[in-house]
Amino acid sequence: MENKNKIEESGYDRLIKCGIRPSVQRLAVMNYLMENRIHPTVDKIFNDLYPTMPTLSRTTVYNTLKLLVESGAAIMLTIDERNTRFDAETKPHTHFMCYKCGTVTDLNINPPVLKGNYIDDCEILNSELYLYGHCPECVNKNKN
Amino acid sequence: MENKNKIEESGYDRLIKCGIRPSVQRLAVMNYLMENRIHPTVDKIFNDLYPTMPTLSRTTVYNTLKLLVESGAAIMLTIDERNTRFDAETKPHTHFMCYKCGTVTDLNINPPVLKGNYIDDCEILNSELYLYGHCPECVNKNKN
DNA sequence: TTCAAATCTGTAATAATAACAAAATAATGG
DNA sequence: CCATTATTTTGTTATTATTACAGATTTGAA
Repeated sequence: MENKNKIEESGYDRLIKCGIRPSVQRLAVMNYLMENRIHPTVDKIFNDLYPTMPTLSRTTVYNTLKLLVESGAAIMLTIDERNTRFDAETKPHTHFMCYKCGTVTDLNINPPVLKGNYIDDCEILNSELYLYGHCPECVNKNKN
Repeated sequence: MENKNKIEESGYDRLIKCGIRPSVQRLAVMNYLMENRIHPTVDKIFNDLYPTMPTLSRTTVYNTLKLLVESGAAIMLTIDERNTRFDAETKPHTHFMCYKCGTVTDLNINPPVLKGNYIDDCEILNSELYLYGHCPECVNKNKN
């Protein structure tokens, strides 16, 4: 995996490659996801973009994320029961969520790559490996 | 994996083993999950139990499922973005959801067993492998 | 049998997401 | 460059899953 916190490709290039017209709003969301590998929720994205884009609508963030996922420019994670989260890294990798602080991070462990195979006659198009537990920060916090 | 559609243990025994007092409602939900390995949503469980238990409350189903998961008598799946789903099979196994019909099934492929390990200093307590694609029924439906 | 604890129930509140229609913006053809 | 059309964005409203809560019921123990 490359740099943990940033993807070395421009948001513009990613949108074009995925056949998405690069409006200001779409670029903002795409760039946000590529520069902030924190698996943000819709609310996090909206709140972080809003100060510099005061006309931005929450609906646009929803619409844009839906478009990004459908076009393969990002993936949606259901690791968090409460909110859907989004990631600009579309290559298979493993996600972890801390039960205590709720943070979602990437883990350096390869998930099984099953896309394209048939298993029990099911055609596999996508897969996600989700791990849950305690992150280093929360593990240390409880040592006292 | 044993019989695909039923778990060979009584709901009563499972509740006792997990330290849960076996009320009528809890038994009904536990038995339903053990006899119907369909990874049902809360609504599905409620609607299926309601005819034979007309005093049952949806809130009780929510409360009971929460208790079952916390006590280790069942697991919660977040494979489906829209609804949480539940499974009485608590041993690690792989889940599949069909993009077309939404059905969730078990797959005969072993997930990586990582519980108890530390990965990147994260203490792993649980893991889920979710696969997505087209189930045999929906694959065949489109062959025409 | 009585009292306290546990459980269940129904309603009301919350919060995430989707539907929709009007306004704004961008693209196209003359 | 203007007029028309298509696309995108926006804000409001609706929907739906889930949670909070308080009163009613049931259970268990003394």
